[in-house]
Amino acid sequence: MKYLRPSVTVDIVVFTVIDNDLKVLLVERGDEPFAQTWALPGGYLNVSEKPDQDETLEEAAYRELAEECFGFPDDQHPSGDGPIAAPRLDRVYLEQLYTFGTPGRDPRGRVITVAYYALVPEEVLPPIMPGSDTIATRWFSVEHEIPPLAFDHADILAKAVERVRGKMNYASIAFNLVPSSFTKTELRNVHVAVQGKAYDSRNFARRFDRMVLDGVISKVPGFRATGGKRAELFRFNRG
Amino acid sequence: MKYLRPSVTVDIVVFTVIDNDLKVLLVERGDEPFAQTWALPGGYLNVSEKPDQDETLEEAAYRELAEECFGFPDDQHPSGDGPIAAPRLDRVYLEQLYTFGTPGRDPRGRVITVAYYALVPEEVLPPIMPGSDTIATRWFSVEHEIPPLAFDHADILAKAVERVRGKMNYASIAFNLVPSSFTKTELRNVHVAVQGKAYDSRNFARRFDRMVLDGVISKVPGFRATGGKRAELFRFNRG
DNA sequence: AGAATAGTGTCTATCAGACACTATGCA
DNA sequence: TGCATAGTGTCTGATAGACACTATTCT
Repeated sequence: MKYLRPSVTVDIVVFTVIDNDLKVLLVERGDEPFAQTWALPGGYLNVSEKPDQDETLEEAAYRELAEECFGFPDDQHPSGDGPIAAPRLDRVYLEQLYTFGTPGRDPRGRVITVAYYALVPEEVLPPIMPGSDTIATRWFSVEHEIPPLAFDHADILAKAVERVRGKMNYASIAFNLVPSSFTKTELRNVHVAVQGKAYDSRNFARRFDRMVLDGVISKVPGFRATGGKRAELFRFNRG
Repeated sequence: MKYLRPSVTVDIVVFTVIDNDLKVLLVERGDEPFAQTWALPGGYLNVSEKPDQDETLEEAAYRELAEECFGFPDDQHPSGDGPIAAPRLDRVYLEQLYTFGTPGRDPRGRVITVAYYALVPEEVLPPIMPGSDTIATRWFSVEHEIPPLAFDHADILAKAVERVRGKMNYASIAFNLVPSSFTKTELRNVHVAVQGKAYDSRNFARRFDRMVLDGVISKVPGFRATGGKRAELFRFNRG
């Protein structure tokens, strides 16, 4: 028996923290369906006749991320280091989120989408982000300014927010939303932005100090100039 | 531009606990590739020309579960209550696990599989489990007797075990591996079987009593006869 | 000097882990 | 009566939440 095949796409929920506020990257669709509607960046999975030209789901996610978020040209993939000093994808945390495939979620036919989420520090973002096949690309406050979204992208976004909020409590993912050298307050503000609620500075310092004790975080020379007392700098030790 | 479409399948990691041992359901493949090799139950997602005949990913998972685990005939879906008193799928916990799509994972071509895992109490299992298009179906001890598996099913199984182990610590999923009336020791043995390590009876009792206090568990009349002192019975309050 | 931000200590409640004996029912 | 299993209490260490003041730097 022969089976009909659905289309498979990859969508990405890209998060960053700007001005102590959790933001998500949205693109305005140029084509039907949902033309002129905001949507998550994404696109079709590349499937080739020759298996060695196929891409993995994760590679597709990185490709979409590079195109939509960093504005890479199509032939300048993160795997091959291009000649231009491009924003570094190794500063990006990428994780598969969930697969959405309800019939009818795309009016064009049966489309299964494998959703990923990414955490990107503001530090590595390009000042402007030209989309490849889209009209506009912009950061939106997750808390305050999410517009109506195409397809079932509101569900995908909700699931991604839930995942990041939960995972930040037990995994070392907050470091992907902070500069490579960061202050205690900066890291705390990431938690505040993601969870959407205050985090007592003394209680956070206790947790922070424990991570320093455990070698997860190390002090680094220098200070961050702020309006008042200078803040000490730290870095995250991968592994 | 037109895109090639991959095939989409749904695979299920079905767990149960028998004789205080975590078991997984495997089927012996009848067809190439990997004929005569053990594999996770699964099959192609039904995609129709008419959208109203399409099935969701979860429905496909339930369908495979019914066919491979309970031996339902194809036209006796859980949605429509068949005339025969069939094992109840409402006793089954089903959750999406992860989507696997590495090129080359299936030698026939590009196949994306959406993996689910299921927890089924031994109580509702049929004595024998005739597979529909497979030679043999059998429960294997996760700890002691996993044979070489087809495709990347060993990876899928490993991820499912990891998920269940982690989730059992904070979510109410152990109740899906125990009879509808259960004793304190039976529930503890489920934790022991899943985690693969001892759980002090007094420490578990403390946790158990808290759940009774919180109304998650209720005492129920009657006792379970064991070799020694009779054990009190409890039930889980959904919600 | 004043404004702004960094940095710090204690108390309490909850929870997990380690540890061993008594109570009851059945054969 | 003896065997098998159920059921129970305490101490300690780790951690989170609630709570406010002092230290430093810059203007």
